[in-house]
Amino acid sequence: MNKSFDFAKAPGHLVRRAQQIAVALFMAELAAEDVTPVQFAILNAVMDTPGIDQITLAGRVAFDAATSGSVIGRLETKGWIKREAHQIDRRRKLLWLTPLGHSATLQMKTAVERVQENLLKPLSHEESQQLTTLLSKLVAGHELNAP
Amino acid sequence: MNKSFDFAKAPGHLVRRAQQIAVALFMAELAAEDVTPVQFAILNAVMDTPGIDQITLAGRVAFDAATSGSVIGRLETKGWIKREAHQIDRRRKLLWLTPLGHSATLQMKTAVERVQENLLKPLSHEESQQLTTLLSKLVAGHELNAP
DNA sequence: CAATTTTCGTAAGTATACTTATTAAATGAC
DNA sequence: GTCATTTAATAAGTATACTTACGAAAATTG
Repeated sequence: MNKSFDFAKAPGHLVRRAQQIAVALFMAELAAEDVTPVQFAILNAVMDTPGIDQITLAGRVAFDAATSGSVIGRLETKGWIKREAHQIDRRRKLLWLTPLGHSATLQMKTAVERVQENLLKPLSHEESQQLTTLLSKLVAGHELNAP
Repeated sequence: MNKSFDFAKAPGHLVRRAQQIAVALFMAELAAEDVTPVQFAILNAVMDTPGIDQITLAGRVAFDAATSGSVIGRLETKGWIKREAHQIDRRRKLLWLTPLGHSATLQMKTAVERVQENLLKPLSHEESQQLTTLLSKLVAGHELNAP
């Protein structure tokens, strides 16, 4: 036997499944808000750093400029985010939450924390901390090699 | 402080980053083969179970029928997979590797194993096993609730 | 066995996520 | 100070990944 690669036990597959589950939990918990995990990540980052530019933000939430640009476009359409050109460097677009976006993001926060808890529900408290530590170490290790 | 949700430490974010890294490593390692992680998962499953139908396969690699259908379509275009209607149940399409697909998949296997090793490289052997165990438990725990 | 329901696959639409190319604007070299 | 390079953002193209809707075929039920 063992003719084929045992995908079910491969870390790559497990990570994909875990991500899939995390997104599903998120969408279920925040169905009322009509927001995606990535959109929330951006809203959260802009709330944390008002006036952040798109490139810095893309690095913060870890995806490429093209993707973040289109996501931000959708958030702008929803009226949650405002884009303004930087006064001096006119290439840059700076981002702010609108009042609507601000209150919407605040509402989401509690639900997102609930999602994180639900995701880890199959694990004990100790196991949850272990997993978080191991994932952090894994991600950090790769970020050094390819920043 | 703590005005915004600490996304960097949230398991949901870590899982997304880990998946992102896994895909990037895969694409780099298998650039020559022109194949994606999901495409390999399907090729692997079909090699494991020749004549599998699309729905069963979708469950095996864990994504919905619509996605698997389009991925299989691309694999068919590449000449790696053959689709044939089931003799009795004509709704079903059964899948086989072509000779070309078979040899291509065999070639990929070694590279994919290398990807799994690279992904875990920031962790010790013991930590790697811990992570795999924890992810398996997490995924299995959620699969029970939503099969 | 006819009518309803279920199941398999596809199609259409939205949202990531990446690559490469392009435009516009700033920076550096000289 | 002009030219080349770099950088910010967008555009275009490919590939997941999901939802809902639909057609065709099977299974169930009365």
